[in-house]
Parts: sequence; C-alpha cells; structure tokens
Amino acid sequence: MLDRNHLEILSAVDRCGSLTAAAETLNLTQSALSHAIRKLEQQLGTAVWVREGRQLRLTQSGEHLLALANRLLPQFEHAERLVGQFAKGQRGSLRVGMECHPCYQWLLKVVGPYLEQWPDVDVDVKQKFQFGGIGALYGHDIDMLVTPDPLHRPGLVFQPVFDYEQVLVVDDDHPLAGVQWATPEDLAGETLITYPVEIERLDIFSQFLLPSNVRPARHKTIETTDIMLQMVATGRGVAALPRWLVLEYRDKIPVTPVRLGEHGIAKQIFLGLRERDLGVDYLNSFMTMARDVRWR
Amino acid sequence: MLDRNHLEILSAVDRCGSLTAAAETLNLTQSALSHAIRKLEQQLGTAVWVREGRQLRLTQSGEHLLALANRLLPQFEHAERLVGQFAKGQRGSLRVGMECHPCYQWLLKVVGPYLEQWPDVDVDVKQKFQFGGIGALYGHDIDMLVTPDPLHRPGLVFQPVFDYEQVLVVDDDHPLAGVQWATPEDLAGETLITYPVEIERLDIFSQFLLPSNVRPARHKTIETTDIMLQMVATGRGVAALPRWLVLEYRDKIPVTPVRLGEHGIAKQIFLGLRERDLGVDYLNSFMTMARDVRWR
DNA sequence: GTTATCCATGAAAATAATTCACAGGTTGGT
DNA sequence: ACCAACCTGTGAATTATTTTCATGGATAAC
Repeated sequence: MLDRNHLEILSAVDRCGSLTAAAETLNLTQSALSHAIRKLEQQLGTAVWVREGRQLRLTQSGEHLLALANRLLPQFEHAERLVGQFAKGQRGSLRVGMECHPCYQWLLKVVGPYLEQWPDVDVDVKQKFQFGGIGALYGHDIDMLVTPDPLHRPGLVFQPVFDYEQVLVVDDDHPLAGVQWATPEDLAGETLITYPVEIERLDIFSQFLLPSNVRPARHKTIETTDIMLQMVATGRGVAALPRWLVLEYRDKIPVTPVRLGEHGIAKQIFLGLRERDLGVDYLNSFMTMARDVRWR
Repeated sequence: MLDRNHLEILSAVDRCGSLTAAAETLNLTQSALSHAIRKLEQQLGTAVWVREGRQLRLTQSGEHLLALANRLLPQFEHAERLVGQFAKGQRGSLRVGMECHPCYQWLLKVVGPYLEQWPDVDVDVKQKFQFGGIGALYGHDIDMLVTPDPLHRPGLVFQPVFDYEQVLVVDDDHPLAGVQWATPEDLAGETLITYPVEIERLDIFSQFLLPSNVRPARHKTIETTDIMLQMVATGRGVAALPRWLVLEYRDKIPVTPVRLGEHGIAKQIFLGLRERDLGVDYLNSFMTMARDVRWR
C-alpha cells in the first residue's frame, strides 16, 4: 500500500538528487532506503525510478507519485502542526451558545480581548438550540453556554461571571425619568418593548409585572437592541435592559435607566461548560477573562 | 508520524461507528486497532477520540484529522489506480517529437486511430528541441521521434514506417503542370515557397537544386501547409511537399504534383525511441499502427 | 588505471505491528 | 437488580517488518 513514507522518500530523493543523500536527510542508511524503494516498486508492480549509470531518473509513474507527494506532504505537515496546537491547548474552536439577548452584548465586550490573547482560537456564536442550551452542551454542539439560568447537571459546570441590574429604560423626558424607582403600576399605561422571546423568559414580566398582576397597555417585540433604544428615545415605549448596557448607549441615544421596584432586579450571567473541558486551556482562560473584564 | 494508516483508521472508525466494526473492515483484530490508536494518540500528544460509555466521539483534533483523511485518502487511491495502469502499460503519456513539417501531417493520420485504441494514453506533440530530436530522446523530453533522418546511436532504435515521394507542387495552369518530371533548371525562374527551416534540411535544395547549382528566382517561407498551398494555387510560387499530402489537398485546392527529376525524390519517415522503451506496450503499439495505417 | 561515489543485496539485528487471552465497562432487556 | 450482549483496554507472546552491517559491482571523475 502506498504510504506517506513512500511519498517522503520520493520527495527526498527528488530534492537530494541521489539515494545516498536522501538517506542522509531521512536519517536512514543508504541500504535501508534501497530496500524500501525496492519493496515499493515490487508492491506497485512497476519501476518508479530508472537506474541510468549511477543516476536515478523518475519513470512516468514516478513523476505522478512525486506530484502526489508534493501535494499531500504539506497537508500532512500542516495537520500535524494543527493537532500539535490543539494538543497544547493553544488552538481550538470555541463555540459559544447564548440563551439571553443581553448576553450577546456582554459577550461582545469579552470576545475582543480574548481573541487577542488567543489568536489561534476561533470563536463561533450560536443562539438557536433544538434541545436548549444544556442539551447543546451535552450534544457537543457548543463548548460553552452563556445563560442567566444555570441548571446544575452531572458533567456540567457553571460559574457566575457577571452581576448586573435589570432596569427600566425610558426617554429622558418621560415622567418616570425622574423617579427613584418605578412600580409595576407605573407601567400599566405604557407600551413595553422586549426581545421576541417567551414571556416567561422576560424578567420584567416574571419578576415585576406578573407578581403584581399588572400588564402593560401594549407589548411590542424588536430583535435588535439599537432599534429598541431608538424607539424608546423617541417616546414609542419603554424597555427593560441591563443597566450597564443602557449607560453605554446613553452617549448616543437620550435614554434614562430607572430601577425596577424598590430593590431593583438583580441578575447574574453564568458560563457553563462540560466538566471534562475544564482542563482545556483556551476554555478555562475564557472563564477567567470573562470574570475579570473591567467595567466602567 | 501521522501516516496513511492512521487516516484509514480514522475513516473506518467514522464509517463503522465502532472500533470493533472498524477492525473488521480493516482486517485486524479489535485489539490491534486499540493498540494502534493508543499509539497514535501518544504520538500526537492529544486524544483523537473521547470515550463516552462504549461510544467513541471525535475530539476537535479528531475532526480535523478525519477531514484530512476524507481529502487525502481518495488521492492515494486514485494514485494507486493510476500507477496500476502505468504498470500494466495501459496508460502513459506518449510525447512525440518531430523534426520535419510533413511529419506532422502524417502524424495526424496516425494519432486518431491510436487514441481510439489507447484511450488512457495522452499524446503530446513537441516540435522544438534544444539539442535536436536525438538529444530530446536521450534527455527524456520526448518518448518517440518522428524524423526523416535516423541517426543510429546506442540505446536508440529507429524503424521506417512510411515511404513517400517528395514532389514539386504547382498550380493547375502552370507550364510545369503537364510535364513528366521537372528539371532543376525549370525552377530557375520560379518563386519557391518552403517551411521556414535551414536550407540544408530542405530536400529540394539538398537533393535537387544544389547538386545542379541552380537557385530559384525567389525564396519565400510560410509556416502552414494550408496557406502554402493557397499561395501555390494562386500562382504566387511553387513548393515541395510529399505527394500523398498534395493528393489529399487536391480536392479543395487546385494544385498539381510534379516529379522532381527523372526518378523523383524518395523519402522515408522513421520512428525512433529508446531501446529500453521497446517493451512498453503503448509505445510499441504506436510503431505497429504507424506502419500499418492504410493509405489510399 | 585508479579512486571516489553510488546503488544493490543477503543475512543478522532491531523495531514495530499483531494476536491471544482476559479484564473491565456500558447498554438494554427481563 | 441482575444478566447477557457488546464494546474497549491491556500485557505478554508472537509474528512481521524495517534497519543495519558488511560487501560487491558498476559508473563517472581524476
């Protein structure tokens, strides 16, 4: 069977011009090489080199095989380097899954510094999961899950990486813009703008409105944060977002954060991964960096 | 060192789903396979599969290696088939060199049937040689030489494949069109059209005009036979070509062949090849077919 | 002609691959 | 919970393959 060894021999003999010199570079005796090519030619059933005096010339078969060697050997070498990097934990592909919209905004802040420190790690973000984020982790569809709802299960590890407060967002001229904190009843006449997800997953409903049995006058959904805030700024409604996110946008869009209830809604973002992957450097490093990212 | 074997294993395990089944298709015991992958993983310094229960799942390294296998293995197999065909003499590339212009016209008639009989042989025609046709044969730039001048040298074999008569070509209304044969002096006032090669290689000079110390009134050179004959037909000059070639063109272009001298100029085309290649089927067959092609 | 260089070869030694026999786990059914 | 079926891992023995050593023959260069 034609083997990588044979291609190495083809290549070396071609580069060195002689069998003896090739043997040198392959760390073999001339004899070993001679035996090897003899066997190769027997297996192939055809000559690969023609002996002319004390020269070797490639046959047509040999020319084809040399071309093959020149094509394939670099690929072998590349693959070995690649796997070497994987082995050292320098390279990998980090597939991050996310279960909440603000998570994405937060992730954006972490990914930049991370990519700088791990130039050979590819980060891929996935947001849709057939069997939920946990299922995606188990099924190896993702390597890390960003979620506000850690579900401790065997084989998985969760760690909080970020605390934040979920606040109401109103335009600067809104009556609520000045209050210390908003009550559920304050929203009774408002248009509430949220991301398009199930109501159970919206904290402003589950932790604020529903307990007081209040519903907003209207409920609109919008995919993107930018547009959502533009709508709020122009008085088309109010929204609920992380405080830090609102503060970031405030430079560009005139909106004001307002505490939800007397004590506010406290949230945490967790990172989850497979226990087994805890030893993988570039995954572990992501957790560390995620925790230590500085916030203004 | 990552080897073809390893890729075969990757591929087989992936296809069969289990190590045991893969061992079956590889004609190995399960134990042998287990040992093999163990060693591979040690060499690479990283796991290729993760054992999950009695399942094997590829690691990221493994995924990359499998992709490599899927890319490279078919190339190995293709190369082996190709070399197999070379070995059986079914396939090759026949590089034909030519040293005379009419040879090309003749070759065209042989190549057609040849390609039909040897569908896997590629025919390539070369016409320029740095060190002459013989040198090209010796230097393996070509595999076969078509020439009117065989030069017997050690290691080379020449065989005549075609006899023809070199004749003068004139337009149908030319004064010489009716004569039994032309004398050198008949050409004294004519414009002679030839291919653009050295005069010594033009038979009409070396065997006809120069011995009588006659020169044509003018000498023009033209690359292609078609144009050359168009020129002759329209009275712009006379040319010297193989009789069979003139007869072929006569249907389309009104030209007449005239014998050169009382006995004509007899020529032969030879095929030459390296003695060593006599055993190569597709080369040998070319010689045979070349000799046996039917001429009207 | 002599010498240096190159490739081929057979037997011996070293190395690597494979098998055998068995152990230990996991899965799925009863 | 237990059993049977199935899968993978491991160490020692065996077998196969590769490599070396020692040498010979051939060729090109001096």
